[in-house]
Amino acid sequence: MEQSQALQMPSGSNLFTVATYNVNSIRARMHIVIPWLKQHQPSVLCMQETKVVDADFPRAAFEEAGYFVVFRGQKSYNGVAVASRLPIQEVQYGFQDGEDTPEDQARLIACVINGVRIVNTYVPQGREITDSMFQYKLKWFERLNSLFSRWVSREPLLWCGDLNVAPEPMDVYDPDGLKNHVCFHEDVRRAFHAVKALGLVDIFRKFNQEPKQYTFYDYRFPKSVERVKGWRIDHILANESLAVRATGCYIDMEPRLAEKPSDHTVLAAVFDV
DNA sequence: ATGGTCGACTCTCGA
Repeated sequence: MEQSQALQMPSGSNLFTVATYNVNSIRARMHIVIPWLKQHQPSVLCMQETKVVDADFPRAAFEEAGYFVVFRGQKSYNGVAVASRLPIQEVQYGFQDGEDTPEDQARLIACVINGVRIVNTYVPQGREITDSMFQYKLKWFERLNSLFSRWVSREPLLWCGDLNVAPEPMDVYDPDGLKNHVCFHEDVRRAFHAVKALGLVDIFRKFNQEPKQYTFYDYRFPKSVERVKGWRIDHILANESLAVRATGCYIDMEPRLAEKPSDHTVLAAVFDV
């Protein structure tokens, strides 16, 4: 339904399509990513968990598919990348707040594409609520708050990525059983909502109010996709001035049907800019 | 059922 609306946009409108995908290793997912790009031709694809050092990132395959690409990764862990059909400007790795570690810089890329500031993040998962990594995660949302407070009212702004938080009870398969999970605990939800309250709109939820719309299904959970035991933890948020330009937002489950799928799938949004 | 499966890489960790 929404797909056909996108196709019925008045001629002359300029569509800007942005997708986000936690690839869980870019080298292990090229058989999915490159065909998906060639088929859908999004303006921008934000990727997380590339799990590769920069020297080994498969840049040429993106360029051969017609995309510029920027990336920052670490051996085995983390790593983010942005592919774009238009030139990528003002690239920033990490928060640039004087506190960046190599891990921070392999979890956040910000850039400007087509006049839109895009922040692609792989937010720390947090491990357990008693683990110091959970405090690191909460600190990350505070640093994101500082970063976005500089940009949210100045220019078209997008926040995309694996944010490792399910914002509302309807965004997890078992809100009661998962209340102490690091991606649903009240502390992380509050930290996320504080950033959102700066003036960011959850673009998927703007167009879709149905429950059981998930972007992540744990490999370890038996038959999780068939039984619809998932999480909505991958997100596209936009500031108000850009959100009013959104025409649709879709979870694309097709990448999960391929051989060796990621545990996440693709979330895509369309803007008439 | 306190499980389960991946990916990268040294055999164990992170998700």
